[in-house]
Amino acid sequence: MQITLKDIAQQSGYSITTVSRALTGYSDVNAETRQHIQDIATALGYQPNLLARQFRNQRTYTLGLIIPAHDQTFSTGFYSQLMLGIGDAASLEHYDLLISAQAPGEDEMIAYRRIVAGNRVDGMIIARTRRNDERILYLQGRGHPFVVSGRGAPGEPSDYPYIDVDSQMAICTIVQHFVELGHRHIGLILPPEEIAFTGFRHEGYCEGLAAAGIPYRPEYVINGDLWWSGGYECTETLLDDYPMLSAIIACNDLMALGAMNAIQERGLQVGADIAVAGFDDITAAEYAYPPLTTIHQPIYEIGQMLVKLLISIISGATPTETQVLIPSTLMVRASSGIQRI
Amino acid sequence: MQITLKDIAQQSGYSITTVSRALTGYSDVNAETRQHIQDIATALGYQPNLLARQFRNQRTYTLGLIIPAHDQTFSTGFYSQLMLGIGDAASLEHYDLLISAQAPGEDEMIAYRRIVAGNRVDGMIIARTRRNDERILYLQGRGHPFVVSGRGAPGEPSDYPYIDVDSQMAICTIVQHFVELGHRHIGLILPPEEIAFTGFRHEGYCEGLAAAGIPYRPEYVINGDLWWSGGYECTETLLDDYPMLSAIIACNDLMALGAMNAIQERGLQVGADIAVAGFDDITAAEYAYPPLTTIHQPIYEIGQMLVKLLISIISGATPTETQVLIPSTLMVRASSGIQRI
DNA sequence: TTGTAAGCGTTATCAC
DNA sequence: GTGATAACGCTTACAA
Repeated sequence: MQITLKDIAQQSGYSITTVSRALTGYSDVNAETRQHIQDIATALGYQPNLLARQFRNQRTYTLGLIIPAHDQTFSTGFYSQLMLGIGDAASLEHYDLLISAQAPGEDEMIAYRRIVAGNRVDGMIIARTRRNDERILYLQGRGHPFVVSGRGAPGEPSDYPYIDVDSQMAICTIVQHFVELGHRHIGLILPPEEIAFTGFRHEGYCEGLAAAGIPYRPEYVINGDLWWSGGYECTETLLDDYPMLSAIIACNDLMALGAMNAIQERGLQVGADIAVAGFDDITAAEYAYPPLTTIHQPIYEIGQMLVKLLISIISGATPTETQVLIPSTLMVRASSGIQRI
Repeated sequence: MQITLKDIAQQSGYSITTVSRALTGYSDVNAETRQHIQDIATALGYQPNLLARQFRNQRTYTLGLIIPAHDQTFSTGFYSQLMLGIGDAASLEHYDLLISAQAPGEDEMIAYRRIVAGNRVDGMIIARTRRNDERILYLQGRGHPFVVSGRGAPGEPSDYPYIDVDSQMAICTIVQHFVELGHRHIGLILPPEEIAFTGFRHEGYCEGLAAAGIPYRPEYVINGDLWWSGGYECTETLLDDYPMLSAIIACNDLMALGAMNAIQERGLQVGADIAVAGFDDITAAEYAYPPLTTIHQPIYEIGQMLVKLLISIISGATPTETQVLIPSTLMVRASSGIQRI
């Protein structure tokens, strides 16, 4: 079934060595010999045994990505967009992707050790960084090539190659936008504190308020999980306790959609009564009713950049820019409502 | 850097063979010896070189999936849902995923040959079948384990393991639903003819009309690409030529969302003036305005089933059910409008 | 119970 | 320009 160099060697009368050299484009081989060997290889339908080749070369031309399993956010567009960018770029560079789905925790680290120390990939891509991220520490410790989508929490070193959006500035922009529309009481729904970007988004919120001279009220800020239900429940709590809130910023679109539902179930109108903004600009944001004001990140492009950066590191290059902050864009839609007063 | 069996052998004083046997749980090894060896292995942080192991065993514990690159439908939720189901199930069975993004065409087949004949995976998963699918022919020809999401077009053999939804019945159900609401002029937006399920959905449409005694009008049926713009443009064409249409069925949700926009841009109301239905039940369908009537398929579960089926085939089992048709559910939402007359 | 040795398919080193 | 040979790390007859 499997055609090997040996078969071609026998057929052609040359040695395995010469066959190998002829087929891999090595220079020191007679043109006719090469042609002859190549013809036989095509005739037999030779495909190199990549397992053998990778094993021999200790090079896999494969990038690894461990996605948080059961993480419903995967299905929301963020991960799929990122993966699409990663996949397309990897394909262009002739790399494959090795993907393992593992919920954060012990099994996740086992998967990292298995895949990394088991030599299954040339480099790893880490997404959705966490506070004090064990995965990053592990890869740094081993000196294994990796790049990161996101970065450490505020105050952490982040001394590794990453690409992130400036979410502090982004949230600050939303706050300014709401302030310009006349809002003074703005709620904030943050993700859990172990997510690395939570701190940046919190700071952006504070920064925006400060710039507008609005006092920061910690009771307007609440943590929930990054899923629709998180947004829904946090909004219930916020509106129960602080009915004076006229705007709510959620830290991703899914939470924002949950927030919109909670608002609508109270008989209030999103936009007119309470303005809502999200983060990510997933497909559903545009098609939601009302369409959701949100921060657009170029996720697909970030995926591409991650791959290029990682491959250049694997190839031993010293990329000049290894820590990139991407600007994001505020997409103003109907959930912002209109100018007040 | 890399710890091998050799290192443990030296440390422990045993041979490589014994070390190997001790660590892989082979029975014929002294309990104390095993303990001793295991202790040293943990101390050294031994991780088996999977490349070597896979090469030696010709077994990768990896499933392959080649996704149509640049296929924007990937980002709409269908593929990501499928992949999530596949990834979670694979992880439970201790399999990894090898993914390559390749646009349909020559490069795609090259990737199949490289990955399959290159021994990189134990089995392949094929999604979104096409008429006369070259990928399936290739895998059948090689006798390589694979499973398929979808199946051959009507009339094609489909003599391979697959899991598909009964989309003929599903579209028929939508037609009946619209007929019950009083519609007589129902447009249909089909995907390109090379997609295998196009025929089934077309037949379901005819079947539904026939059951209601409504004559089939081929001019009400149009093909467009499976993307938002496809739905938009087809709807423009249909409404320009046949203003008597009061309902439009699109063959996926994204096309349906495009159709809704085209309708709204004409100053018409979706639901009230023209009813719209889609297929897939992606997240955006529920959050669209108005929420979209569509066919819900259990995509995540299909992904899980595919993996279980494939692994049982790889393991040499003879699964009883290898050709599964999954029922789907009609989700009636506001885009259906209300009863007419 | 443990060790020796062969081999998976490929590439690199060194001769000729 | 070409060929023997060794080696990558692991598993598995077969021998002891």
